[in-house]
Amino acid sequence: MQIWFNPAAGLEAAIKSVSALEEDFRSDVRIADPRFGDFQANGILPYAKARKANPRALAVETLAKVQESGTLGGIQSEIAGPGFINFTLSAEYLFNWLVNFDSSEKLSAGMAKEGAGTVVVDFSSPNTAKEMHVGHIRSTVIGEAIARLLAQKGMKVIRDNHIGDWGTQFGMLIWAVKNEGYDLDHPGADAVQELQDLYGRGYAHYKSSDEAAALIREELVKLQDADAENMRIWTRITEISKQSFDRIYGRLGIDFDLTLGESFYRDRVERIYKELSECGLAVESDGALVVFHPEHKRFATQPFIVRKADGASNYASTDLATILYRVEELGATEIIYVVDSRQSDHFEQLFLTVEKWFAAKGYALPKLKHVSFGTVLGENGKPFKTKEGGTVKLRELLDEAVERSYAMVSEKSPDLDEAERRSIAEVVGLGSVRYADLSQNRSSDYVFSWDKMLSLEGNTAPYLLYAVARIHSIFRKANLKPGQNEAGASVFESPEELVLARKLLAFGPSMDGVFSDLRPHLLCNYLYELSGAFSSFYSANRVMVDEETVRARRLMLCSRTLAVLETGLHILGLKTLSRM
RNA sequence: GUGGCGGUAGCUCAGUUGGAUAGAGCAGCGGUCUUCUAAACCGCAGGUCGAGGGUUCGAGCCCCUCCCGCCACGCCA
Repeated sequence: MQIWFNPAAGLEAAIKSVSALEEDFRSDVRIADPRFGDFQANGILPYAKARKANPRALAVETLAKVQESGTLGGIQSEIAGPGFINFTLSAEYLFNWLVNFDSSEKLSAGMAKEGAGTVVVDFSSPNTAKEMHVGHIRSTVIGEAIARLLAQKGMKVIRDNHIGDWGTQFGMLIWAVKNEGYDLDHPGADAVQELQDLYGRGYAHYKSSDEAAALIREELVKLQDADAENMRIWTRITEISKQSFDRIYGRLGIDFDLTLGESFYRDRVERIYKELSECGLAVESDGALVVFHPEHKRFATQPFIVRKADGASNYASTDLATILYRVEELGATEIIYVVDSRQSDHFEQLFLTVEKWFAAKGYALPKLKHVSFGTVLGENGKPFKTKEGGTVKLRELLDEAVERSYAMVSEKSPDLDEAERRSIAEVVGLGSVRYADLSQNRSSDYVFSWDKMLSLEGNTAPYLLYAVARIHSIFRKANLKPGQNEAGASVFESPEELVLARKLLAFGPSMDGVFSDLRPHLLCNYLYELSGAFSSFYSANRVMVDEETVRARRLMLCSRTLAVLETGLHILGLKTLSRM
């Protein structure tokens, strides 16, 4: 009996290798409706259609060859309907799969792809001198999950936080710091808020008169000319901001390999202007240097401005310089931008420009991908704000999630001591915020709801974490470690055992979709279904029964469910609990 | 105006390159704790998949037309 980690992929390969069909034939094996079996191959139908052949006959012929090849040990197969091939795994097959894949390491090995190369994941990207707010949550959470996914896939991953640490706002900020004699070496407890307020007053002054505006522009010019005092102020502002970011990243368990902000590229944009002009891509237009794409419906006339009319760079120029740096210095073969969908025009123009520019120069073109996502909305369907209409700070949002979780833990498990309830609340609260974001298709806007994300019902972090905690609890009560006392296990019998085992085997096929489109919500869907299968099993089948063979097989199911749930949740960036 | 994303149960959303009788959760109704965590489980009910055409053995998914919502479109990022 051949046991495939991913039975869908295994069956597909098995069919392909024996069929005498043309090269373009794909058997298209996927998870089937349980009514028909575990997996179904649908590929015969479109193949036969294209050739006006009889699909049913072709299916019969193909299946006969697969059966003869002897790879279907433990797998029952049959033709159904117009030419579907259905496969049903025997309980023995399911059992052997669980025996084989008995640890997170083996699951990871099973998932590993041929994924080679170096990928830079560009995510989070807050601005200095500003609080991180709810608008950063999606990029941060989705970006980290994608970074983990790619690492799982076997790629070298570089997490790069491209912070907004350069630009016109520093003129106002520096002016305000000087004007108020603000002591950057001894900032208050809420330093970033103070910087944000200073910026506000600088901005007000900038708007107040032409003389004021001129004065502020002068501070900016001095900064750009590396004036010592202004550089010192700017450097301190950056340090203070980074400390504040790091508190949040630390809490979320996110560790950037690089934090190279826009300022890092300020001396690297000249080369961009030069090369883009040389290869005829960039042209002067209304005093600015811009790139048009004549073959494109809109970008033929909608310019990509790489240098402003006043000679200053902008995010197009720094983004171009950043790509060059990542390719030349970091060896990136792929760059992924986890940025909200409102910037999709920018990235489309950026990528088009890079393709032409790199082709002209003979540079190695990396794969460029914009992983976009929608806006976080409040329950009124408008962008998420505080009751007063202000921006929701990320720090406060995380605090509230943890507080709410603490209240729930205290209500549900009052017997646990306070320290443990606090640490449980941290995991549940942060996990809930992350999971709520990840479990939704990233391309659409998402409605932020405290009640929904912290609910124990439905597709939520607490529901999944609860399943994990219950499994841990079984082992704790039995004084066993996961994986122990499985010897002599008998083959699965009860409907709940079989449903759970089948769901465990669906891990590999589910992950394929997650990898191919970088869509974490598919992993969430899978983990939710797995938790549901476990909860049903748990309710209907007592694990610690007297009969040893039954107990052993149920312990095995618990251990494997735990391994898959924890592996999956960790890929998503969630921590798990042994008690809650 | 051009383009992007969306419109699926009362609400929030899934629906894997066209597959078999469109699925969850919440809300509603009804059951289940002397037994490993009831933060759970089981059941019932709920649909002209925005509208209309088309393609074919088969369409929520592909093509065309139209309606509605959000977003982006020259010097912010």
